[in-house]
Amino acid sequence: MSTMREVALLAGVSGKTVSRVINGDRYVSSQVKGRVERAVAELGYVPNMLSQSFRAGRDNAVGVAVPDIADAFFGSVIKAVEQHARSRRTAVLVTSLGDDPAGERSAVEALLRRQLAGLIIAPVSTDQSYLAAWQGRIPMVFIDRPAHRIEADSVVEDDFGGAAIAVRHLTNLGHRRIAFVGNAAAVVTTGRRLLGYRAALVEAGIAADPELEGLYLNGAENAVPIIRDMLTRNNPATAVFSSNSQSSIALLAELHDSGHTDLAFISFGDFPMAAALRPSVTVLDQNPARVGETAAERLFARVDGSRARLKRNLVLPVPLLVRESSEISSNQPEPPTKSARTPRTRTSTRRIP
Amino acid sequence: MSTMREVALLAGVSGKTVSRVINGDRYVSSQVKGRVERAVAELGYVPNMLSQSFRAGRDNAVGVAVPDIADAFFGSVIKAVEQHARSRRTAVLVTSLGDDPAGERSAVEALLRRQLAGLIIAPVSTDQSYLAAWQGRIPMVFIDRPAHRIEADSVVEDDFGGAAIAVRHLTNLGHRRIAFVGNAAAVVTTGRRLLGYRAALVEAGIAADPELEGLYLNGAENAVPIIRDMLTRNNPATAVFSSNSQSSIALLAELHDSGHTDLAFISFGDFPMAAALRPSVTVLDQNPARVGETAAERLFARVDGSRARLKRNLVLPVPLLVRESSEISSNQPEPPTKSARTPRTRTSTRRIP
DNA sequence: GGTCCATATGTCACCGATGACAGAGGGCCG
DNA sequence: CGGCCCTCTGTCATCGGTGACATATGGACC
Repeated sequence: MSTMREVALLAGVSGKTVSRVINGDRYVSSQVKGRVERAVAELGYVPNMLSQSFRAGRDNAVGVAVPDIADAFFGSVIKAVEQHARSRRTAVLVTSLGDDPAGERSAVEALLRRQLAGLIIAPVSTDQSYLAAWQGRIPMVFIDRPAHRIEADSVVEDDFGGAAIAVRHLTNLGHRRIAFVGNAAAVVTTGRRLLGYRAALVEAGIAADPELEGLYLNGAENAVPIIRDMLTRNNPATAVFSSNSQSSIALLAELHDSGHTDLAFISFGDFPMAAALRPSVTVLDQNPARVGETAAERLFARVDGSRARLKRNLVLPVPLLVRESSEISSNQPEPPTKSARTPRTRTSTRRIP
Repeated sequence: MSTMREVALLAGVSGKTVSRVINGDRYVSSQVKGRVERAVAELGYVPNMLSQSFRAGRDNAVGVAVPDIADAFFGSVIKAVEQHARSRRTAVLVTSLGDDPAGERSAVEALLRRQLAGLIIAPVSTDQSYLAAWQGRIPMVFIDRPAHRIEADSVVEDDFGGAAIAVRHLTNLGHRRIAFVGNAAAVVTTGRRLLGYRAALVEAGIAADPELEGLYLNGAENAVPIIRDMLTRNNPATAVFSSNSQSSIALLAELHDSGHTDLAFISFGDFPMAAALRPSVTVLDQNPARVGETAAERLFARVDGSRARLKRNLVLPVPLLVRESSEISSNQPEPPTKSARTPRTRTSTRRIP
């Protein structure tokens, strides 16, 4: 591939002049400009971004590190970040952290070595102190989960508040046996949601029952035995609060399979078929695109050296989309056939708040 | 952040020697090695990958360009590629192409300028001739859709064969009014699936009916009016073949909402709730992770300069996962209540082939 | 006519790591 | 003992583009 100097040679000018033409410098005669442009076209010259970045000392790219790229939530986050980045001619590097806290550091440092302009990270470990050394040099924004053991910008959803709204909604309908199912690995978010769940129970004067708090490890398929167990006990749950959409999908498959559509159900996080299931599923509407946009905005503000005093930690509200699955009261469980047989009016959704 | 020369100064050696230590060169006395390592630790020195890449003339990174990062299919592809790449200490740059063919070129060229080691692309336009100039310099693998107007490696699913299997399955059950619904924008894949659909009809001695071929534009939500229209006509469809999972999700939401669960249904592409719906949804099991792995393997083989004569175009089979939704025969439509009321045995799935 | 400034182009060094090559010291072998 | 190879370290140039600075030309203005 051709270099700037080759173009210069062909156009009979210096390399610097070619550089000027490429970068639209004012002080180039139209004659020379024409010659250079012809040479560029003839050689199919394309500037080498690597050398530009090298000279500049920084790569015009941002890193995005998330637990799982294929997860719908993070996929949407990445998409939003990428769109914002593109408008700034900034590239996006992605990396999966997996669920192993031990792998986080090396994966993230592999990104940082590249002299990125910024980093967006949804951490999986509970210690990001290793990032302290990089903080002065490259802006970072934490998403979904805040930073641990360092101070950093973050954009998270209102896990506690959202969970509380959902559970409150259930207690208002008379439910007193409400199960919590969540992933023990995603400690931070699950933990905060669990606290919100408990708080709403306390509010309603209900004693928390450890037997109703189901935490599973690894894949969401492991939520299934938990719910089976909970339903075969005496004094079973009448409502389920699922802490993430992965587990919701697994749980609902099981519940539908076993004919347990009489259970009230709320999912933290929307998912594709939520509105199409019978009964349609009430969800807390996490808005991953909003998370991504917000994080990108904040990140680029920092990249641009905005000295504005920015609020460090943004908490996005998580509205409850009330569909059918939560409207099942505890007293008179709707017979499963009813909702399925009646071709109801189109699914209606109430939004709270 | 410190440079190699600073480390060298502190350790009292030349920069080159530091380089040797960093890269594990054999010919360094253990004494010097110790001094350098101490200096590295003291300064927290981290090699500047930008200058390494610049010097090497190539960035140890691959680009992945897909229509939509947030799409579950491409999300899984990216994840698979990223995992493969990570084992080679290679970074992954992602970019969304959207559905606008006009934007493809600039988005892809923005990646290529970065002296990537390789490119994986699911194109949205029907002319990739602009890539010809890059082909000699950087290996490329096309996924999901083959390259147009240039010769390049590709990894695609068996669109034609898969569609034919699905439709054959329906005709075997007696269906003669089978609708096709697909996205007109994803011309290539949809087109091949449409051909497979037609071929299977011909095979069964059924004349293709243009009124049953529903192509929508843009978002999958636009598939909904099409199906509504098809079902309100006289001589309506008794079965639906949905050409992608996005449209399947939209269509099933509509069908369930309007009580049309008596329609036979097959989706090209699995999706999270497919097995949980009643009736559970028969799908053609595209395997995005496999696509990603295969593409990554091929790409890195090329990156490593493998001169092995590799088959240019890989076609991955797409098995049919027969669940319930396709088993509805055309003659005696199962009453919608039955499947919903009976708490059946756990969902069984047959796999073809 | 001299000063000043805008225009237009070139020269050179530099970003940080590393390949090519040089050279010093020491051991081994014929 | 001379030649040779192995070990160890250093010097220098280089990758490609660009910032700092120099230079040259031609009005405009006093």
